[in-house]
Amino acid sequence: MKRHQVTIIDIARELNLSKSTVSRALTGHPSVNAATRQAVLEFAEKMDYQRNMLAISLITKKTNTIGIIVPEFHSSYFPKAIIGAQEVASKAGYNTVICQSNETYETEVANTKVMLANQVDGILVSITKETRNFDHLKIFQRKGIPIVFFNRVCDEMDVPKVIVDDYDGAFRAVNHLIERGRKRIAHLAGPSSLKISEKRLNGYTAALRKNNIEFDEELVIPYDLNVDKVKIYVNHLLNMDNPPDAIFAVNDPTAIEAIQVIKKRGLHVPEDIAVVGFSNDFASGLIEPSLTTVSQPVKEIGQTAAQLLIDQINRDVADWKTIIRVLKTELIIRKSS
Amino acid sequence: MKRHQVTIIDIARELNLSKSTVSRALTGHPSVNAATRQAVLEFAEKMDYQRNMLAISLITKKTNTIGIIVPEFHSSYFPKAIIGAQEVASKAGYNTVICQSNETYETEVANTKVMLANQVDGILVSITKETRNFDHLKIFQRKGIPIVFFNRVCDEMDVPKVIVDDYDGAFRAVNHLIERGRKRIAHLAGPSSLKISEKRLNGYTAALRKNNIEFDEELVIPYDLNVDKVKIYVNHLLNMDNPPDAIFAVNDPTAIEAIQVIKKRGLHVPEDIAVVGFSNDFASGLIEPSLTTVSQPVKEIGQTAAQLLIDQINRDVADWKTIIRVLKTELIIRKSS
DNA sequence: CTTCATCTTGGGAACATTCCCACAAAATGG
DNA sequence: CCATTTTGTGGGAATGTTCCCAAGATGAAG
Repeated sequence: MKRHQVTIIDIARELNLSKSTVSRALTGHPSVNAATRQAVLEFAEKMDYQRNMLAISLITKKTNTIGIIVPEFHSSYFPKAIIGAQEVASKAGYNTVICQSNETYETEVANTKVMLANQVDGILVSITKETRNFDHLKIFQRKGIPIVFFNRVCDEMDVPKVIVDDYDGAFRAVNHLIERGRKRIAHLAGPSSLKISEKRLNGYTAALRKNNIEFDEELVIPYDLNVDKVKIYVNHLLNMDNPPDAIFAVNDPTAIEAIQVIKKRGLHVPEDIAVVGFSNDFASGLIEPSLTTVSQPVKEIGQTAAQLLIDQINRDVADWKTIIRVLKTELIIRKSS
Repeated sequence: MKRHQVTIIDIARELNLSKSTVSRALTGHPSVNAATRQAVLEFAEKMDYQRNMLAISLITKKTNTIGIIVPEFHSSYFPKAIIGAQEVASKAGYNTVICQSNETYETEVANTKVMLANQVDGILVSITKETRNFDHLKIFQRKGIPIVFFNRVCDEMDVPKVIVDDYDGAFRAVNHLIERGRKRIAHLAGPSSLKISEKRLNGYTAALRKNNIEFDEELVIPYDLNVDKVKIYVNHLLNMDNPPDAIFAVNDPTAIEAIQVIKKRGLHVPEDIAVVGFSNDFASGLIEPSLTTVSQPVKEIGQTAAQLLIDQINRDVADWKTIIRVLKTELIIRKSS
């Protein structure tokens, strides 16, 4: 186990060249003799030479690395988005460093410090449900490091954002329930700190209004997205004097958990109570009854965000401050409604 | 948007100190005056100073980064394992760089080059189903960079490995089917290149042997884990003159797909044909009928692997060459059998 | 034969930091 | 009050690479 790593200086010494020439040969600079280049490349290959990106990045002030900060890894949403982002990034020659904030503000702040210390060229962020102060992200702006938000965005910062039309998706989902004859539709909503919760809630109320159904505050339960609590809320709804005949859940894990609870109580979905989710997670097609949900182009969201970030890094976009990409959702009607 | 990043030299100039002193203050070296340290820390904070890990790593020859190479991100297995690994790594002060090999040998090789160029302190690897040559991984050994394999391991390399007892898990799964009265048990197996496929197959045959059931080659179908093909295989099995009364699938996605195909043909699980999977993916508890499967402690696998790697980096373990951690599986009996 | 352009190579600064060595001032001890 | 230790600080090499400037060699043009 020898520790010393092969450097261009080793190669230079061995081949009686200067490190400059070796460097040029390795990077494909035109002004180096063909024979010399050949010799260098062969010798480098033979010695398992690997360029030291640390030194290169230190000089060029470019790491060819983008950071991705997401709140969690448990639902299929973020892994899928990351797949899309990585696809675009690696095609453009960028590596990715991924951090989970575990839905806590403090970890998110720590994550940003890591990104800064590692000199990433840009970051993709989806904030936690706790994040209300954005100073840790504004540092990037001040330092001129591009940011792109996706999914969970920050309105007070002028940077590109990639989202789906949550309002429209929710509206169509609730409208669909009403068309199916439902009159008392409950909404298991997300935390009010998140823009997406707010927009889905707005879509919900708008659909009610359009159909002249009175809004009942009691039927809306915002919660912190910790699925363990869904059981309590669903039971609470079912125990009401005038229980709902449908539930619109803020996301699929919530909807799936709700169905489980309803089934456990011996009630039937959708006969007794219909359920609609949001996101079209993998499991929603498998559960019995299969879940009606609003699908979003998750991978495409990741791809779009990464592309926007890379364009910004390469200064290929002019008015990036105002860019907001809103992708379309699609209502997928299955058996739960 | 100012480009110049704040360095210790800037701080030194401003405070009339040398960069050495500033460096010491920032790193918490004891031999620096309390007042001086205070001044430096305050000024650094005020200026959004962030230490440049590139420069530090270049000098210390330590990046505090570990690389993780996994074949895919689609099943819940690898994301879960990564969660475990990241948990341990970040607790030990390590960052993680994650690469997907997309199940192709070439991408895997490219991934290792990235890891080398970025000077990771160690790597966690689960190989692709294509990988038969291991030269790209042996480079790490030669350079003295620790490796730990998990899940999909390479037998010809003397490095720590973390696996589950696939043989035993498969044995118990098949034994369970036999106890339930099944006599013709098919096996949708994984590619023979993977050790885990082989071991699960061995467990399958051993269970048959123990119960004096004759092994029928026709009932074993090894395939490349591309779930789209499951439909063909299951239909093939069901169309046989003497069709099987049970299927043991090499993993859960395969089993779930098999159940869908069987249901689509109007047959019933488990009455007509029982199905057992392997891994206890999230979806296996939701599908109708719920899937009997062999659960593995996935997160723990990631944790164990990361811990082993970090111990190796810190030279805390002596005989690491021979370490093979075999974690236990558990048979989870549900409705599909 | 001189002049100038072209091709190829070498030398050295720069990047941000750590860490060893040196050294001055202050504190301690007899 | 002098010798010795402790405390705090500065200087500079080193890390591996790129990139600019200079310069020698070669060849072509006049």
